[in-house]
Amino acid sequence: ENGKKAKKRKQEYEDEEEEEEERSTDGSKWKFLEHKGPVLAPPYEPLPGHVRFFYDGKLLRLSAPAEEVATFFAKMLDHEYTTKEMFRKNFYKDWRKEMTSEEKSKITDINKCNFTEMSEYFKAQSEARKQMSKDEKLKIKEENERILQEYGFCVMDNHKERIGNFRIEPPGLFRGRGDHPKMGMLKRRIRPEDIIINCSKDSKHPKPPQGTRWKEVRHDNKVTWLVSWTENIQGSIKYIMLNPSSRIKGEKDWQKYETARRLKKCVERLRAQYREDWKSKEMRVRQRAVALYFIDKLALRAGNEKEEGETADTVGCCSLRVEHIKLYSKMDDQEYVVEFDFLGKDSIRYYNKMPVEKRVFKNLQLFLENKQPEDDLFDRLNTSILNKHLQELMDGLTAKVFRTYNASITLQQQLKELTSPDESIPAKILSYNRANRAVAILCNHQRAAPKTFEKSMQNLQTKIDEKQKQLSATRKQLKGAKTEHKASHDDRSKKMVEVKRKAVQRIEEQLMKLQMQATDREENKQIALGTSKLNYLDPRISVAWVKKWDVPMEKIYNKTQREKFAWAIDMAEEDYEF
DNA sequence: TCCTTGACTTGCGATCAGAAAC
DNA sequence: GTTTCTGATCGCAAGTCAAGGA
Repeated sequence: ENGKKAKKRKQEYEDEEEEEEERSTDGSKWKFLEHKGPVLAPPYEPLPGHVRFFYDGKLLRLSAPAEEVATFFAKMLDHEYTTKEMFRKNFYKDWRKEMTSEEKSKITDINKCNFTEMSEYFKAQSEARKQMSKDEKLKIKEENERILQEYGFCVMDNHKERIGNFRIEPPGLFRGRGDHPKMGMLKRRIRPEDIIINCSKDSKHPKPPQGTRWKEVRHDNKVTWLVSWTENIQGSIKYIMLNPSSRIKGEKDWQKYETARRLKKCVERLRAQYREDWKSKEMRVRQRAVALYFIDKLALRAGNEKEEGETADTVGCCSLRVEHIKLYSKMDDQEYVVEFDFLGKDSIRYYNKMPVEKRVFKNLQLFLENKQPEDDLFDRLNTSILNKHLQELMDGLTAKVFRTYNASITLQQQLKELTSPDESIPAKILSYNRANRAVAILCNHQRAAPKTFEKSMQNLQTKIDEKQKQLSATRKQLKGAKTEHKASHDDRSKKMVEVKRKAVQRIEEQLMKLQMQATDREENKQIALGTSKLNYLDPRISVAWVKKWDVPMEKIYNKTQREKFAWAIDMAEEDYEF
């Protein structure tokens, strides 16, 4: 019965797709698109006169442009960033460009600049904001809501859709991740003249602010963005696009998982293939095969080349260098161990030791021959070569599909393995989180341990201890009630026993729930679950699991997540198989 | 074939707002 | 009512990958 219903629902969903399918055949993403344009960053408000800047101990009044950039620095004064040489150097260089010639001649050493009054002023401001009355806070909230209603939605074809980021990024200082050569540089203010609007011809076009004009208004329905501008740090393009709950994002997401499911069907064939290729006469084929093995087995990212000096030095699979791996023919009781140690996306460290097959090991030794530490491990390979190869093996296959596939299949397996039918709901949720955690570990999704981790752990432990005490007290009472009932055999005492029995049971449940929470939190100290949940795990697996075990959906997905995964919640029944 | 550009996804930390504790 | 804590949301940087031009 359920299966039938699911099929019917799925069919309906697909029918609906088909109705609007015509758009995708020619690559067009929409027919009609209307929106109000972006919300620009608020103009700069000069500091009040009493907030002073000192240079070399002497008061110096800055021109508005120089002052604005100085406030960006002042706002970050408490951050470690501002102590870094590179950050200070880049900031100072860009700041000078905003100074008048007089300022330039006076200010010659950033170390003689004193931003503390500015910094104190901003701290006081944010303190004051916290202290605002309820009414004032409400007013701000209402104003935000109004802006959201006006600018936060667009009409795409026949649907009103939520826009993801409708505010233009305000000017400020660029903060890269890791050891970024451009940290501290000035991110300039984006004006209407920098902005390209994309909407349909027959829509009401967004109006630029009085006295300004857009850089361009175009009508390109081959793309999904509404607004774009070029950012000045890397020269890359930034976009305003729709919210993940939108039809256009949801469909794309669905497609992504369908591609991963197609990989599931042929992954064994591909594995056999790359194992075969380890023996190839051609170096490029061997390298490709070993790289693919890493991508499959360790869920490494593809690893595009990056322009040196433009970004932090990070790598993925294809861009691994000799210095990033170490080979041990024997380590402890294992043979042929490869040790990985490199900075990946966002300069997050990837550290792992993995025993590999002898053939892989021998290949790696070969790849390392006569190379310097800074040489590429896979010198005959790049992401473009790899992806072209993958495309030949399966339509739509690229390196990142392996991450999606391995993440989703791992979740499904782990859920099967960890969920026991008769455990309580909190225990089931712990199992779910553990399955999710296995994936996060596979994908190396880390986080800095929360600053308040130790404290919050202690708080939880205190609660557990209290609950423990409460439990033994209540147990004692139960025992007492039983004794009394044995003596008196009356109805009142019988009732009392029942009441106490229930109380014990309730407290036991509460205690267990707390203990589950503590375990979960402890295990999750340095692991970030969000990224995999949002980007790698086929939501239908979770939906099916929730339905199978009668776990409330909101224990697994919060409101935004339910919105994003609406398509899956609608589509999957408890028998869904990834 | 190489290099650049453009569009889109993925990723972390910061900040915010509401719930819980006091 | 006020303060503290926590999960949700935001902000925006940093990846992937395809296409187009040299």
